[in-house]
Amino acid sequence: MPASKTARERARAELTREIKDEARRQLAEVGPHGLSLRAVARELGMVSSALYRYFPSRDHLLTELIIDAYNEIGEAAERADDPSAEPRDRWLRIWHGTRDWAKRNPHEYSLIYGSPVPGYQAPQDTITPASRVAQALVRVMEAADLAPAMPGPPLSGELAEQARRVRAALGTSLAEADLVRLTTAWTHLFGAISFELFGQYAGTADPADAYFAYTARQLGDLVGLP
Amino acid sequence: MPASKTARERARAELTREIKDEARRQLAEVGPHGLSLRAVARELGMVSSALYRYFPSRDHLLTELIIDAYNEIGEAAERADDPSAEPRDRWLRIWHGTRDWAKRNPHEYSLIYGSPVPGYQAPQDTITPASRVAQALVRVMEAADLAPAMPGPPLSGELAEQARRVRAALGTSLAEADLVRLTTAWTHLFGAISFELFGQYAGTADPADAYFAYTARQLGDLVGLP
DNA sequence: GTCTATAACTGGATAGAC
DNA sequence: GTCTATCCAGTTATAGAC
Repeated sequence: MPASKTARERARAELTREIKDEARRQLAEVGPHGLSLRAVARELGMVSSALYRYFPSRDHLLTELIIDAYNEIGEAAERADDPSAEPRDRWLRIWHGTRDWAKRNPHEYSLIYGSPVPGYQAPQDTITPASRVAQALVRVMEAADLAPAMPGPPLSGELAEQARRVRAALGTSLAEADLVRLTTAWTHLFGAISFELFGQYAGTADPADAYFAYTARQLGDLVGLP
Repeated sequence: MPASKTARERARAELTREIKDEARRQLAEVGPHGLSLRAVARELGMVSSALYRYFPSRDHLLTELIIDAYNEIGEAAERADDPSAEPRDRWLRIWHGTRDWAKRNPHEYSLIYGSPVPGYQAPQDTITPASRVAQALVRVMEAADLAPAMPGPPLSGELAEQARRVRAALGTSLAEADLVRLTTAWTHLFGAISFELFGQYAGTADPADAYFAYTARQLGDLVGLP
């Protein structure tokens, strides 16, 4: 197989991208539940059956969009990071980079962190890209001289076991207690972004810039960043 | 006007409830976006136009379901609370009571804390019931002898201003810093429940019982409970 | 007065004939 | 591939039953 793609391969790749772009555009209008292969085809001047050469079903198209979204938000977090900076600074950069991507792409964000689409079952392929933001946070914690487990409660057996499984999956050497603290930070990062984007801060922390900056620091303290 | 309701009033109240019950059932199957007035009417043996005597539009029906859900989860939090118990215990009861309701009513939970329904604009009427869980947490903080604002970062001007507005809205006397800490706890409570229900803990903190119990304590520490 | 049913309008998705 | 008939959605106007 030659390294350079044939004309047909290039055409196929291009059309695949066009289909995904159009599907993304529609996501914004009708939501994941309303995403219709036919509508995508119509907009592209194709016939719906032609799309099935590129995506075997609507759910496969959705899965691709989900994986793309996880990768994009993960890349945004990685790009915001600066491995040569101080841990505390890196932490804040990742938090803000993640939030900025979410605010620029609210519908893609809803797709991955909003309510599950009724009738859609996410395949295993989404798990790895879904962990990229968390991995960026882990790298910062690894590089930092973490404060010893704060005055927090001790870990139950089940929790310690889960932490060990996460450690194996992420290939890190962080202590169990640190991985549980990471889970809290990770949960909070997306909890705050979701509350902001989904309108829960209306009347309280809206606009959320100041609160987000505050809580990013707060969670940095919680995980023990110096 | 007599205190006891007329037969017509009773019939109307009952039918209103039946419509909402059926709509709730359908919510579980097709999601908020797929909720159809016609389908509800069909299932009830009525004709769609008849529903307009009870709800002026599909969106009004959705709004009622949203308000009911906020009130139910708020009541669940209030019922779980025990004002005579120790603050720390009350805090945990409220966290678990809220989560238990969410696990028992995942579709109603998604309706209020999931992605916004495309094309639906929530009216102001939802804000007060939406704050009931937060108010339960506030009551515990008021009754407790809170630790002075932890080693956290200082409040920016915008944040302090928002905290004062929240204080006025909730009619509490908590300090600004405490209200910001409450915001973090409130965000985290629903962030963790959403992550659990929406499947984000798959492969990590799943099942989430141990982690939830842990993080509830953790956030109790963060707000300064004794 | 209060409700329900009929019928009709618009708009979109879909299925099948061609 | 295209065209067309059909269906289902939200909504409204109107007529008649209680």
